[in-house]
Amino acid sequence: MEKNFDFERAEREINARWLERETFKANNKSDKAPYTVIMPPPNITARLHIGHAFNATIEDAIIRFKRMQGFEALLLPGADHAAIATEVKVVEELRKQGIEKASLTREQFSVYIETWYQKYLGEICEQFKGLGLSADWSRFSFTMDDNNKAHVRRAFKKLYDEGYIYKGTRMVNWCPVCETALSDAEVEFEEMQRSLYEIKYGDLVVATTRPETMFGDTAVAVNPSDKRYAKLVGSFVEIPLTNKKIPIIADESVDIKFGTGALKITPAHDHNDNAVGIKHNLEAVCVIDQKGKMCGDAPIKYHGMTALEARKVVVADLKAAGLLVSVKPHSSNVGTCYRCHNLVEPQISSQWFMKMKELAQPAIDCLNKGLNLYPKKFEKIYLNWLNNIKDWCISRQLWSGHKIPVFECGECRKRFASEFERPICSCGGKCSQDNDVLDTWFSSALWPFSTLGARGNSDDFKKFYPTQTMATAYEIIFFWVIRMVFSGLYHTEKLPFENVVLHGLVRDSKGRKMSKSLGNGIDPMVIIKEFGADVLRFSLLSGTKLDRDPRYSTEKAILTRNFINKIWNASKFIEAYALGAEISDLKIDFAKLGAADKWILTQLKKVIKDTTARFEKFDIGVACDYLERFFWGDVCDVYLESAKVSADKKQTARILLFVLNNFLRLLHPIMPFATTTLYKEFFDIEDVAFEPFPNAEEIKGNFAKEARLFEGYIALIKYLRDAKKKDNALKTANVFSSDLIDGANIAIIEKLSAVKIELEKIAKPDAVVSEFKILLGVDETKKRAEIAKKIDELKFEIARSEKMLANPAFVSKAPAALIKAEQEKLARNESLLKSLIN
RNA sequence: GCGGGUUUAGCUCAGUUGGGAGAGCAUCUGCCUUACAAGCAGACGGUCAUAGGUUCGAGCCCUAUAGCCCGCACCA
Repeated sequence: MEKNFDFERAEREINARWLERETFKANNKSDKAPYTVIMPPPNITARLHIGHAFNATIEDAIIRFKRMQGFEALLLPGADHAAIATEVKVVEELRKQGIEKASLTREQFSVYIETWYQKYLGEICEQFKGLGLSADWSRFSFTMDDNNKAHVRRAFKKLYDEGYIYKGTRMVNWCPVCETALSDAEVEFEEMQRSLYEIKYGDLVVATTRPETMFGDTAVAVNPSDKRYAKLVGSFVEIPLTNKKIPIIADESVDIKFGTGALKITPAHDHNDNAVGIKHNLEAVCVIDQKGKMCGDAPIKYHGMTALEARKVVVADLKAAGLLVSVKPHSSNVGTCYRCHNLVEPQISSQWFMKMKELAQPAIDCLNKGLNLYPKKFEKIYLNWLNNIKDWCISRQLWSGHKIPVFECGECRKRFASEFERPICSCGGKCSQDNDVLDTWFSSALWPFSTLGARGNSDDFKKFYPTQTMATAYEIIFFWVIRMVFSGLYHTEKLPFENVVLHGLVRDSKGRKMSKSLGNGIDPMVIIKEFGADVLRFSLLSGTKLDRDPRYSTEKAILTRNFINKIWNASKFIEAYALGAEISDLKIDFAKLGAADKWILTQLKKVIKDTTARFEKFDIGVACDYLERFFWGDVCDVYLESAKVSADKKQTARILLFVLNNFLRLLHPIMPFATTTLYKEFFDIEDVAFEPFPNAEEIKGNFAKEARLFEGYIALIKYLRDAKKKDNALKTANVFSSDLIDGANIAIIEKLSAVKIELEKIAKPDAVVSEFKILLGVDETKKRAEIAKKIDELKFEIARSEKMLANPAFVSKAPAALIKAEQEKLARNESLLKSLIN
């Protein structure tokens, strides 16, 4: 073996082989039970960031684990066209080149979009491959490929024909910069400091943060029980700076205590006002256009100004006219566009909607009846959203994305949805297609089955659908997870997956989100280049539970690099050891095991059980910690050292190989490259990926007693090491309790503690460790003090045990095993105490 | 306002059905002991946020309070 693990070469060679031989191509004709994980398609707006690497690592670990458990495993990769996000990026990019979107035709713009797709599709695949994913690249899917387009049209048509999709004119969230409607989920609220203006409307004073919208006012509302204004209800006031008269109305939604208690109603530009307007049959007067500029009934002088610009001028004009009563600072949450982060402007607009109430119900009903969320804490969030669901605005006024497949016949004017790209009307007339595109999440919602091809009838669909597990960051539970659930149920009549793993967001070492503006982001590719993919994978997963946001820093990568180095060096030792003992098989003679052997096998059984349990719960981070502690602490620090003085090196060599073999298989889902390299080196099997995951049941025998005895040795070793450190002259320790120690174990204790052990029949001890009385030859005073201390400890312990056992409530209620353990402990301590006092 | 999460060693975090608090890092002290100084060994370090309650027994269960985080709603 080489001096160090050459991760660069291992990754290059192994990856090349995997890709060339399509090692992880899933077989839809296989007899094995399927296990399918469809990867969340990253937006092709940029290169992958550490969050993608985290997500992909979790999924690859899951799918490798399941593959080793004997499933026909499919990890299906893909990418999302991300209509609005990509369009924002491309517009930005074009602007840098001096090209405005408005100067292009839709066709010209599509060319730029297409170029963008091709560039990033390639990059994203390369990055994923660099992570060592055991993905099936032959099934790579892109939301804008022909297959997905066909799925989208067909799904739309079904929903349209069955009345779940309709067109309506109503108030929507409008982004004046992206110039498109947004769904409720796409609005992010930010707390902002604004001003609350109090403005005279005739005899009334209204409070508003948006004075520029007053030209769109069609009423002033007061609370019906507000005595201050009761007699004014029904009368009219003039909108300031104009002579337009609007009525004073009474509406319960007005908060008496807020502002002046009088609320101006602008049905065209505010969600609440819109609702009031509909209730009172008020006209909606538009004064802000789709670019966010003043228009319509606003006085001409303001036309063309943005709303914010107009606000300043309007306020100045009000002040000049003596109509501005006061300006108070006011903080409030305002909606912003989740893509461009500009203020959202509510607008009345004609859009396509999906009727949600009925579709949502099955998604509510299936929770914990087929659908499991990990961790469970997201169940309430999931249900809360579904129970309060509103119709989904699915149309976007963009040029990139799936065009809405609704067509209108030029002859007979019939309007219909079609699953064909260019349908012809039943009357034979030529049709024109709706100009809008779909919300990018419409196609994402179909992802678990659209990726499996052929619109639901392929062999892939039959074999791999429904899928088993979907892992994604919890932040897109509304955008995506819920929509996949109800879409899957509606379109395929099956849940698209059994398990949803909602993992956290990767943060920096201080717990902050990684962001460009903070400059605290870590590029996964930089970590791979410097430390290797195994290091990135392990360090991303380790040290955190599933339901927490993981923290990442280069320090973690360094620690993991050290761990791999440790594994490599221990392997070198084992190789040399086995060679020296002329052993290459794993045929352990279970009839001839020493205490150390039984102990390490017990530890191995435990780590197999614990690791498997964590994998099954998708809690892989904790499994990483178990594996590291087992290998570094148990195997290297203890067993490897004891092996150096083993009395039966052939047997020990077999155990070392056996432990390494199991450990490599346990670790493989997390560190594919190092484990593949070592497994090939030691066991001549090319891909540990297809070896069975270890099973604790296969290690026969119960070694609990000897294992516990060995723990006593370890305690003794620790004590001697400490004693030696305090007194460097210490060379020999006399140990009583000779019936507990045989020659082979003495060698281990001597080797590990660097203290010579003499067995004594009757020791006059000066210290007691575990069950071992020892004589280190310290002076009488110190000896008496130590023993007196130990006697006190034992008396305390005994008193405690006696008290517990004398407690009838404890004896009657505590589990039997616990009582027995307590009794044994008491007996042990009593006998030890007796021997010390005599 | 409603709901959820979280609070354990200086830091990052484990702690599986309640049965004497753990790891790694950091700090300090020894070591090049022939797999590994990217290492080995040892030590130091915790009123498990606070206050009650249930229990024979609480880090774990219940109630309240506080800090931090998140979601939803309101937001004139």
